[in-house]
Amino acid sequence: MAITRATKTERREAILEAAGAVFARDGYERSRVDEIARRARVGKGTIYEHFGSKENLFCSYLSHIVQQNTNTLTEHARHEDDPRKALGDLFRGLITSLEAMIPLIGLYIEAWNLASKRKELREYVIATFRDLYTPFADQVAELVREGRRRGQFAGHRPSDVASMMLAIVDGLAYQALFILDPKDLPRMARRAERFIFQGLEARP
Amino acid sequence: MAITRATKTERREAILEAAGAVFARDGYERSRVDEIARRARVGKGTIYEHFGSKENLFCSYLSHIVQQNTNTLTEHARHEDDPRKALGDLFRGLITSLEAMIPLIGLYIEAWNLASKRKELREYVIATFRDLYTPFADQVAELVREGRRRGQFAGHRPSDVASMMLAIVDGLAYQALFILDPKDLPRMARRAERFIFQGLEARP
Amino acid sequence: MAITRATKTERREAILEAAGAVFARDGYERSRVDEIARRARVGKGTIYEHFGSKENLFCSYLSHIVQQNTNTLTEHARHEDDPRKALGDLFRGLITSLEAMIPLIGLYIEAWNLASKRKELREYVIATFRDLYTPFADQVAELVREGRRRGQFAGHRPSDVASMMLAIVDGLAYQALFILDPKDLPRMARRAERFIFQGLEARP
Amino acid sequence: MAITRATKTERREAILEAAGAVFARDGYERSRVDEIARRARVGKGTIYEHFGSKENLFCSYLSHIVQQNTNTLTEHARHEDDPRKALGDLFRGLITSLEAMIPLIGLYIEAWNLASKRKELREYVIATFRDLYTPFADQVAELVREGRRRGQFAGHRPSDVASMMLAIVDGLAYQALFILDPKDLPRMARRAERFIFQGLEARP
DNA sequence: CATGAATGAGCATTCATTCAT
DNA sequence: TATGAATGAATGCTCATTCAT
Repeated sequence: MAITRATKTERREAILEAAGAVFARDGYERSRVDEIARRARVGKGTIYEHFGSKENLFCSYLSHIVQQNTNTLTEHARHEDDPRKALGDLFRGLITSLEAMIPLIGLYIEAWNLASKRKELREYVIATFRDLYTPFADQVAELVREGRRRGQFAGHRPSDVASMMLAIVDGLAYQALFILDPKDLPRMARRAERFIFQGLEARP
Repeated sequence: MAITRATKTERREAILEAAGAVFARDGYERSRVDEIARRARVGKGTIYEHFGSKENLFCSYLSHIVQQNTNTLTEHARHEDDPRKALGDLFRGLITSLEAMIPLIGLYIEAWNLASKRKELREYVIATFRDLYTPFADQVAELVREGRRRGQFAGHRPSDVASMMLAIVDGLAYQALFILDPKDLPRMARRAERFIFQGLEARP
Repeated sequence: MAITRATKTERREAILEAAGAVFARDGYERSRVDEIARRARVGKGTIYEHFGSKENLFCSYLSHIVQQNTNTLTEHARHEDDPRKALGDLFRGLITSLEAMIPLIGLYIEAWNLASKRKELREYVIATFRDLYTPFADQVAELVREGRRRGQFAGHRPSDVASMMLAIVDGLAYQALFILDPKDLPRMARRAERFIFQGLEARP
Repeated sequence: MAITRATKTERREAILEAAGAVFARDGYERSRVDEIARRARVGKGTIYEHFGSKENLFCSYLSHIVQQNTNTLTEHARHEDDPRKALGDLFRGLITSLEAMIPLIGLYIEAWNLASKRKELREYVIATFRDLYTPFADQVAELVREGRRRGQFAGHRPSDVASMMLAIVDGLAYQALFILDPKDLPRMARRAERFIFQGLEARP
């Protein structure tokens, strides 16, 4: 029984993992349920047993990676007391996970495309993204507020700082997808960090 | 004859316009050649006469908008002598065209997905993007260099500044797609501009 | 053990009953083994344990209802001595059970369709129908023969009378399925009975 | 152009004919669109071009045969002045077309099964059947009325006579499907005719 | 040249059946 | 013996592409 339950979860995981590989490589539309099944070493029916439809599998996968991402994003700043340093850690953490995020950028967009066609998905996808963004934005806002209290940062609206940080990281990820040479990424990241903090410390 | 040739060009334009509307709304995969033909008020065969395949139509459409975009991007700074102000105009121009760019973000990603499946498209899409990015980056670099000469800007690598500006704009467009309230966009844009210039003017 | 065996029979009955409800409502092809199992409150595997296949379950169900039908049909005339009256009872009994027969009409046809695709079922289905028809026809024939002996009926071939009676009842059931208003059924039945006996009593 | 239009109609006809053969042999559910296409010597897509769905093809086919049947049923009595004889012709015509009707019996039932699952089909199928039945019933009713005026028939309700005639024919068709030896059909038909007219001429 | 009916490869999904527990 | 998760063959339908007119 215990074995069965473990196997069931394992199967679910295997499917999600295979789905992730295929979705990330081919995009939602070009991905084939057949191939996901083959990669997960399960029958095609098993996918439908667990997820009901390709669309639903995609959504489950989205939630899955969003959860992973969220955990990754917010844990970087956990162990630092100085807000300046904590924010730096957070940003560098963001940059570190950037490489892993690159293929996801396309998936988020695909999710959005899909959502705009199917009303019933719209709410779900929006909520998922908000779940990804909000904890990160909250954490940044808290650090900025603390930094201002300590006189480290000038008076920028904390939510704007969060937006800007994320915009820069997303923008770099987007550039990395197309034109940026991967080996230039670390330098760009350091430069971006300096940009951010110069902006933060200057009077707005 | 002259009329026929004009008609031919007009037909091509009509198809590209229809393709743009449909591709931008539905994405490449979900778009139907049938619908593009209907919108362009031509027969389906005519599209194949002009473009050979759906894929090729998409590429032609990409080149088309990239050309339009390039023109738009670079003309904003044309009439200003002061590099500081010219760069400001350029950035605000970028932001102004941001709303129009939002649906294209997804298309660029789709183009990239497509390119990663079809080797023969890869070079083409990369070149197209480079064509979009390079003139803009060159212009920014030139302005930064001129600004440094005049002592307005600190010593940032000009190409990095271009990257950063584009990253911020792309990142905001990306956020606008998902989470940013459209009415917050102008404020974010002003904030972004200040960030950029504070960074530019500070010692790197 | 005794309990187990009773349970086994009970399970069989429960499955047949559930199968009957689903087959009668949806037809053979549209019926799902899953739903039959759920209705019978047994696992899907149990159905295969007991009946081996969906097809076989259907056949078993057919035999089941044919047996029930046969009993119903022939018992109506049991307790009447006068052949004229006995035949009337029989016919009215037929009509009474007509409402219950209506959904079965479709199933008989489905059975026939099935039989024409699978050679190995053909004999079985034919035999089953013969088993349904023959006892009834025999009983009618016997009553007609007795009636002629007593001078009540003119010289129709007894088997033809049985055919005609069944044809009328089947035909009415068929009409009831599609076009006949159910509330017209009793009047039609009385009319049919008079038709039958006028025919029976007239010289052929 | 004229040729094209002819070809288009011909294709439609070919598909309907093939559909008829397959539906009549296998029933709706077991019929494969693939096979219908192969038989009609058209591509599968052509069927969807013309009929939109398998379900719709089935409905179109139903209308088609109902129309044919209607024409067949009512034309038998056209050229006879004496109501008694006209009714006889009509009945014999019915019997003559009975052999052709036998496979259709199953299809009507399938149509009904289908209709009871899909609300949007229900009205359509009911209307179709009414269209088949009504002209025939009207004609019989008219002949019965005329016959009563001439004193040939006793006072049966004309619509009941139509019901009874059709019930007998349907019932025989149904029996022919399962148990009646086809070579007994003509004798049964003559017997049925005599039954009908004895009933008609007798006081109800 | 333009057209749009015809095509059929390709795909998501279903469901009878199996078999490990 | 009973179960129900896993399976994959089978099927309806789509849509890019072709080609006769």
